[in-house]
Amino acid sequence: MSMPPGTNTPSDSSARNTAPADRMQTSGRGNCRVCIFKSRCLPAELEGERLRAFEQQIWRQSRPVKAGQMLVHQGDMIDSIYALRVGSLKAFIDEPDGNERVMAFRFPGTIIGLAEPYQKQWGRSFATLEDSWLCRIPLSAITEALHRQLIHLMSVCLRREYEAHLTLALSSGTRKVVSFLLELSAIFKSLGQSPTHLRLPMTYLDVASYLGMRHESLSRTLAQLQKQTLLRKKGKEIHIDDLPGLLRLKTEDVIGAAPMAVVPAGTPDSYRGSIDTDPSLATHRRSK
Amino acid sequence: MSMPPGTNTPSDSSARNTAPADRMQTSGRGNCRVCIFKSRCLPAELEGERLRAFEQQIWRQSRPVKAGQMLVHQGDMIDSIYALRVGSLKAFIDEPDGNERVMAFRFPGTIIGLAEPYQKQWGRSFATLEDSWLCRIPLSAITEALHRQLIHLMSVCLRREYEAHLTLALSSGTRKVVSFLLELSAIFKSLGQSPTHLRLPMTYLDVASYLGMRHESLSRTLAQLQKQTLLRKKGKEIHIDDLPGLLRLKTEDVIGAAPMAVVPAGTPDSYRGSIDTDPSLATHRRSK
DNA sequence: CGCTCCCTTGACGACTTTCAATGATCGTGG
DNA sequence: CCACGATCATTGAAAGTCGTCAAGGGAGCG
Repeated sequence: MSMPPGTNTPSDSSARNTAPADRMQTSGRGNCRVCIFKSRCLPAELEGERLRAFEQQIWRQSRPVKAGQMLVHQGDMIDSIYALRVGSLKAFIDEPDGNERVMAFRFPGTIIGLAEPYQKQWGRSFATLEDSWLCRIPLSAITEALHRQLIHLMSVCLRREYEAHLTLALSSGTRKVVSFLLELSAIFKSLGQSPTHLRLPMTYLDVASYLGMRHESLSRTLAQLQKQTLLRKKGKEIHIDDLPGLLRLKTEDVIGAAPMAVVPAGTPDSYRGSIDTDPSLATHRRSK
Repeated sequence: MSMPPGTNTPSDSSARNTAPADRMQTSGRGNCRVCIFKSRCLPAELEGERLRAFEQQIWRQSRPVKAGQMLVHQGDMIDSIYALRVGSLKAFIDEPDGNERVMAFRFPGTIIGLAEPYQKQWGRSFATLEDSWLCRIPLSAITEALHRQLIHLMSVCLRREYEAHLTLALSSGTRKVVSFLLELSAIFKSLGQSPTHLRLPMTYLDVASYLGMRHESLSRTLAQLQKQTLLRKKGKEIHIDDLPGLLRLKTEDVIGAAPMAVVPAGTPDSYRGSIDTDPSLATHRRSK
């Protein structure tokens, strides 16, 4: 087993995030009907006989995966996608210099492979960060009845990527780190776990790679946040003491953004005359 | 009109990117059948009667939009998505401090709103960077027959976001800028335009916002690349002189990535015994 | 012709990376 | 059960990069 350090701290045991192995017991194997993530998964809208048929294709494909295992390799042919029920994953690619670049972290209730349907191969590698539990969903099981939900899940995934973009585009290292912590906090909260007591399943090197900074800087940043009594950390356990304070740190005086080339309204509008729909598109002007 | 400066440089007129207004003439209004982007658009797989029916819903919705117009506002209700045929857009959000953060640039042959289907409102604002031509596709026109193609387009869009993530996670400003230029170059090339003579439709402020850096730094970086004879620039016209050199700059000694917690293979594998699929998941080990 | 917005450049200061070394933790093997 | 080795985390000092503030120049539009 590879449990994180400090798991036995006596205080605050009620709201603590439970260990993967514990959480795993509560989820039936491939039984979508009783899965707490059904609404976030492909069969969300299935019922009755159709649900039963789907389950039948899936139920033997649900299984545990130990920490540190490769789920798929970048470049592998795709024959299925995955639903993460317990544990966590990292997505990463191998860069030309032989190093890795971590591109995403995934937590329970997430579908793995949303960028892949109708593509030929996996664009990124996935590896477990801790003992996990995954359902394999063969592409053949994704019938047209599931397309609507698949589209929904993909749009949610896209939006999450946009959030990540915002985090990465933040100027200072401090803000990137804070934004990351807040994101984690929100994820844990949505999973019914404590939003203030974070147990990071990934290493600081992973986080630093994800945020585009050096792990030394990450470590220093966290140390400074601790000195400011915004949080307390002990290894990979981070307790957020001042969540509003962190939010303030992230949003306060963010660096510049972009006005744009201005085309004043009221210009002789030769193009527009030819069509009569949507007569009022606002002109985009700089905010201040 | 808001044409960029320096458009009349005498040299190299053959491979030059033509002006939006010129390109616009060649594309019929809402006529998917003859649209050069049909294969990248929703009706890609439609033919015969179905294609005719789709066109009938679309053809009055195709129209020009002048530069500097807001296409949709963040928070607007969604009733349609758009296909960009000519011109360019920027996607951006308003940040708490009143500034903008540019999150993406879009070029012809792209669908706008792929993060939005089955969401209620637009997550980002879109504005034209130059005179453009757009087809409005009402959500009601997206029947189940189009779902497969929609999923494909979304997966492509997701992958492009991952590319952007890689660009943003690059350590140095130089590499971010170079990566951005190479991305632009590839886009122009895929549109049949010169991959070395780039005419940026967006301002440097937009680019800097997108890359998470200050526009002064961007300007300085470009000036330095010019001094190294990798490119020549004149305002927003950038001519790439040494494309391999830029590629080298981007990939060479990229900063660190992440090894991870190692769980050696050959550990007593209590979990695995219970299931017999996929017996060989590789263990993830650090690269060097 | 003057305004506004955009682009450029310089100098300074703050922040990050880099290089180096030490601690801490975990799994392994004795 | 303890000690060792590998990986990860932390901290310091020096060097480099980038953001900040400030000022000037240029292009387009009214």
